[in-house]
Amino acid sequence: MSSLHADIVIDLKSKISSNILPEGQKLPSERELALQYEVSRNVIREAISVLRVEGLIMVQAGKGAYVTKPNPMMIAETIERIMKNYNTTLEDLLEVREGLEISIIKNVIKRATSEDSQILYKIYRDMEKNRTNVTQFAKLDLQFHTSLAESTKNPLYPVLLSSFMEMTQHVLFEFTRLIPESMVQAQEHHLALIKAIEEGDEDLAISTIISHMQVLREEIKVLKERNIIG
Amino acid sequence: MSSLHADIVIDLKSKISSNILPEGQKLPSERELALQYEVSRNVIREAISVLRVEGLIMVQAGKGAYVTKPNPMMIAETIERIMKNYNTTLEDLLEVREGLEISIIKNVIKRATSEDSQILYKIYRDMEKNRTNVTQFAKLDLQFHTSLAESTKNPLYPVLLSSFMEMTQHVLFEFTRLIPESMVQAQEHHLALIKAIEEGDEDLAISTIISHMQVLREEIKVLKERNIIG
DNA sequence: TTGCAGTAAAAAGTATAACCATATTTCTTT
DNA sequence: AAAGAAATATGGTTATACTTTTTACTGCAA
Repeated sequence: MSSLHADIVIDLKSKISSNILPEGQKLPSERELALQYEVSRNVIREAISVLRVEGLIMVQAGKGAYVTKPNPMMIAETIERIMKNYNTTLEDLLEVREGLEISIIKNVIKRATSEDSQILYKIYRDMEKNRTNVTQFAKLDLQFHTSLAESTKNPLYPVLLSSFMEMTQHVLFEFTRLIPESMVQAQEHHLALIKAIEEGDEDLAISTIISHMQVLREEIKVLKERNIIG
Repeated sequence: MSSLHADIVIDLKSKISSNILPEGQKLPSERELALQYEVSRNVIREAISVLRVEGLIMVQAGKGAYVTKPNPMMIAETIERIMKNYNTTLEDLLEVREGLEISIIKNVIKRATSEDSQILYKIYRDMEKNRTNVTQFAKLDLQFHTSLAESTKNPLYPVLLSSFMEMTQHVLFEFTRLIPESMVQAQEHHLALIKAIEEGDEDLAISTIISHMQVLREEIKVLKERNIIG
């Protein structure tokens, strides 16, 4: 026994995934949909509410509802919700990220092109220029690792990695603000990574990323000791 | 400018995570909540609708809404939604799973106890008994890998791995139904894995899991060639 | 006392209608 | 032609009534 709004959600989803309602397309108004499906506007509103939470549509008051690409960050939100109920620590999260990064590096070495290297070098240089701007530095760090993930040519890696990083971005931010010198070591790691990848030296690249994660682990420890993060 | 139901969602979420509304607790009725928050029932319904989609509560018509643990499978659903929009293939998914499995094995070898081994052996034996029941075999395979993930003592691993496996379960199921002999090799891998872990032989365990994934990769290829899966 | 049927109460699900706030469009005025 | 004002469309909210499902109670019969 399914409810009316659930049926409508299913129908709209199928219309979205079959491109009858392509990305960017405006949905009919709530009143219009109510007529089409022969239900009350209430039911339509609940269906739209569900689709919005799932990130499939975006609603603007006074304008309408539009089909959107679901944002990768929804994964981070979902994982965070679940983590709360499974006694998960930041260290657990970082452990999984480390595995992910290693897996990424292996595949980057298999598939990266010289253009990928150029992109990484560019981000590296941008970070050099931003050693005084903590916010910008953290942002570029996310970009660096995401670009690395993109070099695998497996679209799942950037999606997952950015989600994981999102959950620990405040650590990087707080620590860099506390000890700006930490940026130097991070940059050394980044440069070593690019070079190791260019040379196809998997072992070196992996040991570098492990060191990089180890630093983050210590940063978490320090911030916890000083009660800056929970 | 936030809407009313969004505010209520935030408030209810905080009450859930702070255990003012513990798991299993029945929420006040919609009318009751409408009175408490001084809004209409519609607004409450939309808020409840959101919480339900996020897996924080469960609603039963005629009974009420109850606080529930968010189910790990929500991650699979979220990832699946996003995959659809990023041209992700089953092979991409499997590649990420392989990295996850390797990461799991490394940590299992660090932390597994003899009880963990016993559990794995038990599932292995159950699978031996179920060589004729494809459904049961697939179910136990999921259990085996999830138990392996649990042996890491990092709660994130079983959550993520079961999500990933969930998305490829139909592959295992269809292929085993097509070629039941494939169960023999899978079991060989499982046994080899347990033994390698017991002996702390990381390299052997990892190469075994890679072979295990390689088989799955070939199964996907065959099923795609025969148009059994997309 | 036990067991069952019927009924009433409670709660979620659905339907209408009306009103508000905002964004877009159209039309008038300059 | 540009600026401004009015009309229109849309989502957000409120209120009320009716429906369906579940649960609890009550009273009768074995």
